[in-house]
Amino acid sequence: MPPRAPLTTEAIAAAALELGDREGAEAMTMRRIAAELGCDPMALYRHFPNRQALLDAVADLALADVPDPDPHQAWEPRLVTVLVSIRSAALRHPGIAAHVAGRPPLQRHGRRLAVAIIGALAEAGLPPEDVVRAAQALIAYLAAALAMSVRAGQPDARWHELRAVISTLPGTPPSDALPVTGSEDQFQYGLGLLISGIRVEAEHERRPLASG
Amino acid sequence: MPPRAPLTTEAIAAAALELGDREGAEAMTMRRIAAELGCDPMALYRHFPNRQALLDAVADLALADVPDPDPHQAWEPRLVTVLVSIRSAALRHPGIAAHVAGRPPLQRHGRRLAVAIIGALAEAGLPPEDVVRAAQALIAYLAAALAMSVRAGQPDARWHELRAVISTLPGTPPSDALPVTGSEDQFQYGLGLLISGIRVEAEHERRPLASG
DNA sequence: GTTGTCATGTCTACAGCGTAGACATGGGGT
DNA sequence: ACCCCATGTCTACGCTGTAGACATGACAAC
Repeated sequence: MPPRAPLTTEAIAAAALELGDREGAEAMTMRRIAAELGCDPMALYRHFPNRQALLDAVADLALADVPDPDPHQAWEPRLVTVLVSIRSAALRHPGIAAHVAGRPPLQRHGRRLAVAIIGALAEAGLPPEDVVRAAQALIAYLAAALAMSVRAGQPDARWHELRAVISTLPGTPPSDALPVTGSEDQFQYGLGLLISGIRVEAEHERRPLASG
Repeated sequence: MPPRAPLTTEAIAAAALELGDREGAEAMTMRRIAAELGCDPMALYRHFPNRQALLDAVADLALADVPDPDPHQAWEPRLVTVLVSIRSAALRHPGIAAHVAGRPPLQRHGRRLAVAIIGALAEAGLPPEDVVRAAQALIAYLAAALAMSVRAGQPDARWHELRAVISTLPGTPPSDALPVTGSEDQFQYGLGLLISGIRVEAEHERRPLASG
């Protein structure tokens, strides 16, 4: 008795994504995914070389509904839009968010969004090699902030201890008054620092003789 | 026949660290660590509640030889020194680096270094809540950059594909000419962006009335 | 119609994992 | 002499990813 649909890569990824959303990241084992689809675990290996590849596909799928940013926007709000959207999309699928964070999915959608980021940086006026550096810095920051957000809600969270550490220092308010680890506010602050740094860098680049 | 030494937490962590350095992260299983020490796997559970806790101890141990920065330095070079040193120390122990990246070790040494970072940010002139935000941004960036560096050398690296994506865009040099993913140069560039952003932020803070 | 090829799904099995729970042992306090 | 408790050992359970052999059914060539 074969499963109803003939088991495509997309159907597998979708089922795994739904399972991960519903029961958490650690539920996405080959056996549980197969059970979800009503097929044998080994059937999955006809469509993916291994589990890692399957999760890559799931991660990319999670980014499917992040739209390309409006190209008429200035580069700064465009960067903010893309990165915030990616973060939101990943957090909408907590099961796979950690995987997105640890291993940037550069298939269809990941690639598309990477291109958008790079385009914005190029438009900011950075030279190509700095575009690469800045893009990797942004993606690294996004990945880690995502990891922070995912784990902040979990019992094994270490990140929130950072707040506790901070509040023990002289002159700081109690932990309750500090910004929440992994919050959107927190994310945007760090993103703002990076973009501000990029702006400074781009200005230096644009007037290399005038200023110095 | 008990093992020679009576098996302390430090000895276990040291043995696990050495094993990880020698044979990679995935070699640090409870069974292999126990074999390294010549004891039963279950003996480890007399000293750590679970594997996660053991790895936390290993990660903290890996940071043991990062010195506190010179407090007479200005805050900017001090931040650079601390973060670059942490990155170097973690990379010196590739077995545990990924764990350091994914879960900031806030035991003895991790805590000490977090305090150093926070102190530098406070000295920069940020208000307490922004010190928290900036510290978390820096640590997030460090964690992700570390993860990038660790994986850049591995066959499953996705990060280096980013360069390939970039080089397909019009107007960019070929991939070979771009900065290396996970390199120290790459790390310091992103760190520079963040610090530059922090400086801008601190200046705004310092002259809230003068500059409008 | 027959045959061979190929993609797809199934079955069994293996080596490895983290760790629960019962048991052994030996030293220290009463 | 007694008990207790910390430490280490042993066995066993349920779980994992996946290798390799086998079944089945579609389709092309003759």
